Amino acid sequence: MPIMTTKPAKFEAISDEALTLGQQLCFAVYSAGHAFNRTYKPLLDRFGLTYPQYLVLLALWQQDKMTVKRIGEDMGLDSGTLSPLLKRLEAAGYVTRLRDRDDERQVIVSLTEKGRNLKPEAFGILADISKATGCTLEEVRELREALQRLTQRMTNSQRES
Amino acid sequence: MPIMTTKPAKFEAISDEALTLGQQLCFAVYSAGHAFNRTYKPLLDRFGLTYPQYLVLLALWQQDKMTVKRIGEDMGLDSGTLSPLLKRLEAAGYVTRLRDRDDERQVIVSLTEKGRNLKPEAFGILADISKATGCTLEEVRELREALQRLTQRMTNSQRES
DNA sequence: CAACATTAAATTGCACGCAAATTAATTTTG
DNA sequence: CAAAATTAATTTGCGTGCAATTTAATGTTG
Repeated sequence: MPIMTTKPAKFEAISDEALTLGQQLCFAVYSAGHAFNRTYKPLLDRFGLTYPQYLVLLALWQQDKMTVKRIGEDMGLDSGTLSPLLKRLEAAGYVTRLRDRDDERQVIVSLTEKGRNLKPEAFGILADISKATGCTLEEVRELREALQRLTQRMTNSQRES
Repeated sequence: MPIMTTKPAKFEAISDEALTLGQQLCFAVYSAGHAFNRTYKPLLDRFGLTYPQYLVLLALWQQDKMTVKRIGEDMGLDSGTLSPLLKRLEAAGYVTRLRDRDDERQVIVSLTEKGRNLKPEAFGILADISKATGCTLEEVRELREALQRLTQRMTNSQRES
């Protein structure tokens, strides 16, 4: 008879418990991400924007005229994701994409008048989201910082291997 | 001259600050989700599994022989996402999909021997992920519960509107 | 019991997200 | 300075995720 079958039942139970969806931090993050997406969708639909497109605009409102690479660094996305997304943002009239005259490899993404004019609306969206999350400013800050630390540690351990 | 231009500069600054990517809880969740995906990928590649496929297996290890609808409720996904994903899990030999004899509308998803045999490996994956997150069990519990509350509140406010 | 409504999956169309390959421009270096 | 290496962006292919439609089976109701 194998030794493993003699281990206490409690150990079995704890191990199994650790493998449930409800116990997984990754699944909690996964679900919260979908919940944000679903909450943003109706708020962004009237602007013809998707949630990731809105995040790109947030980045551009903070710092206009960035290269695709720089936006990718800020958002943790590669050009394979950003190139088509930015084309759609351009087609929708929110940004322009122009090759850098000094380095034709780079594309400079700039807000249009329409893109800049959207920024004031974003405060209203932010208010709606805040209401939906039901978090205090302090709760938001703590949770956000904990997630940023988590992301940082995972990204670091990724780079190490 | 419009009244708005007379508001103190500090108010401008605070408002603008609130709209940066780094201040957004939604972006912290978005980034953490991507970080988890990137951390899981190399661990799951050798099993030919994607991260969402692995989450479905987690659900099935917890409760075998579920309908597509039930899996969707557990994971917050609809059949449009699950149907093709489950077909790929079946093609990979981890699950079977069989129509319920008592209600032919339903499809019962069951683990195969191969699917069940993968469960012990999952403890190793879990250990690798835990190491990458660098969180104590207590930190994981707190962060997970905070995210679950957040998701619950957003889902509720979604249903209300 | 037959028309109607409801339900469960599957399908279709579109937008990410990422890996890998490609293209074009710039930099390095022999 | 010309060949090689590097870099930035695009493109391609695949797997989600979701809305909307379709199909088939079950329930409901007049």
